[in-house]
Amino acid sequence: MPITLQDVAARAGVSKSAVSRTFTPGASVSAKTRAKVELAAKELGYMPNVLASSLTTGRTALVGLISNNFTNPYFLEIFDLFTRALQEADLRPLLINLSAEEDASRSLLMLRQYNVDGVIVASSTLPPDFAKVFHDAGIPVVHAFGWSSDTPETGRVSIDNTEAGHLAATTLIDRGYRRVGFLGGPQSAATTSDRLDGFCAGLKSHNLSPEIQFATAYSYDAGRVAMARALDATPEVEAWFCGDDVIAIGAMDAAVAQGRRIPDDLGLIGLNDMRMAGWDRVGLTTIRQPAPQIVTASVDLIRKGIADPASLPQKVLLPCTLVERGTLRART
Amino acid sequence: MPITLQDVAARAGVSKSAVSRTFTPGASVSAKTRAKVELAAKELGYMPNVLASSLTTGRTALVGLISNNFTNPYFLEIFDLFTRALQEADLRPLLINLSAEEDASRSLLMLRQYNVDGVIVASSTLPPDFAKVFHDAGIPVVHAFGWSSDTPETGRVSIDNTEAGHLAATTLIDRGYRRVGFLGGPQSAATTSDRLDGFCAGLKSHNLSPEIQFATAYSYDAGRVAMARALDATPEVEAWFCGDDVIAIGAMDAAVAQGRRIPDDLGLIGLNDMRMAGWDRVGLTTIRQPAPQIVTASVDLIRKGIADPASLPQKVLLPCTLVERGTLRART
DNA sequence: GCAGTTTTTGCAACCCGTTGCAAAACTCTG
DNA sequence: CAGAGTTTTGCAACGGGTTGCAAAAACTGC
Repeated sequence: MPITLQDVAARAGVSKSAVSRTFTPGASVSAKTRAKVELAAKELGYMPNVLASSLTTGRTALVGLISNNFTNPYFLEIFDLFTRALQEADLRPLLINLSAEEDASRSLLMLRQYNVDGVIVASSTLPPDFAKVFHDAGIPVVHAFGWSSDTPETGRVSIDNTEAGHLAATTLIDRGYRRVGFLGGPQSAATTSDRLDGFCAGLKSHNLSPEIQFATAYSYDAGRVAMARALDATPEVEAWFCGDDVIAIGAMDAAVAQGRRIPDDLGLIGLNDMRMAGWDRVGLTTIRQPAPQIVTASVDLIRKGIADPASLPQKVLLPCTLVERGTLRART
Repeated sequence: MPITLQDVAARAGVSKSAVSRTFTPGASVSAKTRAKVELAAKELGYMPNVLASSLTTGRTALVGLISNNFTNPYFLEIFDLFTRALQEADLRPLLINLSAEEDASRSLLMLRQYNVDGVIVASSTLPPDFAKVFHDAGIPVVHAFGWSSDTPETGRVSIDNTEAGHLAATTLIDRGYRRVGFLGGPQSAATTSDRLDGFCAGLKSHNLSPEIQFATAYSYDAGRVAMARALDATPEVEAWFCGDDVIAIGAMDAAVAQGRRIPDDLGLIGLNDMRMAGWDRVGLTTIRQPAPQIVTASVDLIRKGIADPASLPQKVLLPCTLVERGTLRART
């Protein structure tokens, strides 16, 4: 039923090769035959079959987009950016949801079966083995928004998390907070420990050190229970640096539920600056990740990695900035 | 480099066909050869190339997942459900973001080039032509969560929007509201007009009729500006039925910004029951769509459609329920 | 142990393109 | 206009599988 190369060739009165070449950028075809072919193709509504061509070219233009952050609204923004950037680069995202742990390996196998040209991992909480599987198969991998720990030689794009932690520390100190806490995301993520390191370093120069807590996931609920626990354990802490906005919002609600007023009784600063952080009823002071730039850089890296696998082991760190809203008290 | 059928056949001392058959469910292979092949395959780490086989079978197990709702946090939940359900059904989602209008046709063409087995449209605001393109190409299409208007013969799964509107109306009346409004999503969506119809019908039996406003998108901002406008235009309205939770939250903030207290001065009821609606600082009374069921039914329908295209023109309507929180005044 | 069935197997053609190679068709010179 | 150089073209093989068909092997029952 569908029109093939053959059909077009027959109609245009040329060989299959001629048709193939007209649709291959940079191939040698005379203007005359090209015109004939294009006419015939248009008349027939021909459209080359990417999958068939992938057999010989080894390229599918498919990119695996792996994540397990489906409870963090920030990631809808991320998916929005990624899908657009990939489309822009003529790559197609094959979305893999690794939230359900069990079928992880199955999904990864699957990606290999589809001959994806590359893989983008958009999550800081996925085990490094994932990246390894692809890396070993010669498929370029880019980690965006953080990675697990010492992942193998992949591309990596994120903010400078140490710096982000440092910025949080100086901001809190600047606001006169002295007893402060760190409420991180899942402990396994390298992002979390980098942020903590920077945070501690920033405090240390003032001879301070933070209370430390971790949420079990990047979600409202996880933030809420973690903060409830933290408020019981260390009620004297005056301000918390939360490793993620959605965790911060959960934390904020936990505090309010215990009768604390924000920012009067308790300060909070998040990280990401998801759109929701700017909603009236949230108004979260936070540290902004330049998501569009991170995404652009990631797609760039994956493109380069596809073109030349040797180019890949590369790291891009981008700066982050403070966004002031209403969850820290004013400078005194 | 990668292991092929050939390699396995050679190692197992059988023909290519034998190997192919071992990996084809329902093909005729003796237990003995199967064992030999499986052993060889395991030793070599063989994995069939789906793309190559798709050439002859015409099946790719790829499903286009089309949406343009990347500003509505509800859709992160939807994507979560869809990716999992599709993975469960051994189908792979090729995610298409149609937010940027310009490249719509390009993306659709692309999906056809990839020989997707089916297409799921998860949006109520996409023009019907989209579905038509695939339908004409013989690719099964399922609309989930609403459709544009009289789309061609596709599968359709959603709540009964008329009933939802009706439920909103009776709920508001039950709470003693008499001057009520409808703040719908984009006017073009059939879901919006169905909800409005049901809403009006419900009011009519009490001789009431609503003020009517539309937001330009399913987003916080759109809800906020629409409600700001509405409050100026018709300040006397006591309660609004919003066509979507995120619109409702935007609306709520607009009202609060004008000094209205909720629910004392103004009632609001949303639709969807996204997770966020249950957050402390939101606490939105809303009508729940059974998202998991809608997704399950959609995937089911697409599977049937793939197996037998004739089965498709089908409609599944699911019931919705009221979820009470804090944005409507108590029954008087 | 033999004829008749049923199951298993391999061959070869096919799916839809791409590409190396050599022949054919052009261009350009002198 | 012959000869050299350049471009364009078609042939045929190939990529990694699937599948119809006929031959081979394995069962049946007597």
